[in-house]
Amino acid sequence: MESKADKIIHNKETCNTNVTAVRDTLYVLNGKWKLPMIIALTNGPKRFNEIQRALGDITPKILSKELRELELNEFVVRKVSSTVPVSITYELTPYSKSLEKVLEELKNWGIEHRERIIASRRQPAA
Amino acid sequence: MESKADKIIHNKETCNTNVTAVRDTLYVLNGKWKLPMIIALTNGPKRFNEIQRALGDITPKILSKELRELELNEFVVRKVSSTVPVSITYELTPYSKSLEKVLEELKNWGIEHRERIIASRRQPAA
DNA sequence: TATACTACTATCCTAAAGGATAGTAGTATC
DNA sequence: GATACTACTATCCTTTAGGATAGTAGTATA
Repeated sequence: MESKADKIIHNKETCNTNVTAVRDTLYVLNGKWKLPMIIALTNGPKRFNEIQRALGDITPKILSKELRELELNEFVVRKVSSTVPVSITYELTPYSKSLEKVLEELKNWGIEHRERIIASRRQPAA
Repeated sequence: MESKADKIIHNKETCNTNVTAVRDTLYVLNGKWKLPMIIALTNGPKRFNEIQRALGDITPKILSKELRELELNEFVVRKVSSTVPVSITYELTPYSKSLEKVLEELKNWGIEHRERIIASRRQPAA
């Protein structure tokens, strides 16, 4: 019988599993630019310089590196169209859609946290 | 009439709001230790050295710094019990519960991502 | 031929995160 | 009095992230 054990949510193993899974997620989303880039590309495909302009102050070295990492994780594909001259666009993959719920929750929490901070400045705790 | 504009999810302003909110969240959860610490404390209050042991390889300097940051963000309270000698415990606040959905989604995505990677190693893409 | 655009790469540098190691002040135990 | 525990702090060092600046190779335009 494991009916009691089943209810113990936070044994050591579960914790380790949770920590690993959360770290895995943050590992692929980490850094200053990946999420902004993904959000920027939700408008549709963009070229290298367009992304650079959209993000404002990212340098080409960093942009190039981040794009490669997003490609490796299959969030983005690099498409070369054989026009003359070639034009290269980056676009989100269907897999990037799997991040929707994560992004939604991160966004919601961020909004509520900010509101809470502003509220607590107006009326500091006793 | 803004019925059409209402459906445009990804205009520039919305993107900026999303980016800011997501960044706010990652800002308070960032680093190698905060989420593992929060998960470790879901078992109940722990003392300094207990947390250190639970996390395995965190140094006291880092643990101290991270605890201070978690306190500042009101995820953790430091409780001093006036026994002799005093014992100091750290425990999660009710506010830390607001992270539940975020943690859940981060965890779920991490698990699925890992499964996907393992599956793609078994059967590499054509 | 000069200028300018595209999509980058190369080199160097700074700042922040994190870790190793040692030390401190207090209490308690042997 | 020596050792050991608690809850840390202090100092130094390494690693990583990210940025500044310049350059490259190709194409196109004036």
